[in-house]
Amino acid sequence: MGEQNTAPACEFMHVHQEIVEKVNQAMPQEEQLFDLAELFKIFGDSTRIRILYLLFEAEMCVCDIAQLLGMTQSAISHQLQVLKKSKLVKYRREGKTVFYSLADSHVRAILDQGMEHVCE
Amino acid sequence: MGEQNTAPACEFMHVHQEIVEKVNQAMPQEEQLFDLAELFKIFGDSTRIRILYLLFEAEMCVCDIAQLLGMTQSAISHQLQVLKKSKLVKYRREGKTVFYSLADSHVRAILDQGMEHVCE
DNA sequence: ACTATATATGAACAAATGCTCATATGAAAG
DNA sequence: CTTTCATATGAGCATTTGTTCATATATAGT
Repeated sequence: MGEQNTAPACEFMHVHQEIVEKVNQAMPQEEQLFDLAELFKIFGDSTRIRILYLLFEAEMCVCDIAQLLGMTQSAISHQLQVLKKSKLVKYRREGKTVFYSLADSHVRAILDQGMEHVCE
Repeated sequence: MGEQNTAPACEFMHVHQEIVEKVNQAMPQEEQLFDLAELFKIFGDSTRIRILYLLFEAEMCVCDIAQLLGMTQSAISHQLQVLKKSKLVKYRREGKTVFYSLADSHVRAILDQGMEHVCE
């Protein structure tokens, strides 16, 4: 759509028109691509990944997570907000304590897929 | 191990010792967690994701990718180096042209898993 | 009301990131 | 050997990111 395409093309496209059409059909919507990148960005930090691995085992309060990971309460709380915003964790208040737990069944599957690549 | 754990712990751990042991057992090695985060960082950018979706359909040269995505040759080349370093794409030289293609069968599975979450 | 405890949050800052621009490299053709 | 075309790459820059520090909010106990 946009006319700001300033890509300095080579003489001719190497890919055939047929491929171009297949690509245009297979390429997801702009918004989906953006959301997908946002999702993977969340997983692209080892602190957040470690939090998720903790929550695989049990729901936990902010303080326990901080202690188990050897990080400050503030750092963990900030990251939990990030995870909350992206709907990967949910929370439950009990008095002064807030317990966090996994909100999405895909989390495990996504991390496992990534691990398969890392461990090969 | 490290003694720089300055986490201001709450009065007592809420999680039971049993859970702590399960966590210590289930938590992957430090290095694996780092590599996993590095991997997801790669997927955490919509330009790279779009490149990968293109390569699902066919191998392509840098210029074709730039043109199809409406971006500069330089930007695409930089991102291809990133993808190459993390072993997600491979390349094949043919004269002046360099054709890139997917190097890893997990790429599709990882993106599909993410899409499942995004599209729910 | 006052205090203590658990968590949340805003500002600040260093580090990482993605693009642009200019230029270098590599290969084919003249 | 010089030119041309496709690609690679380094420097620079604006933006984003993850943490720290200080402080605010929320809840329970006295």
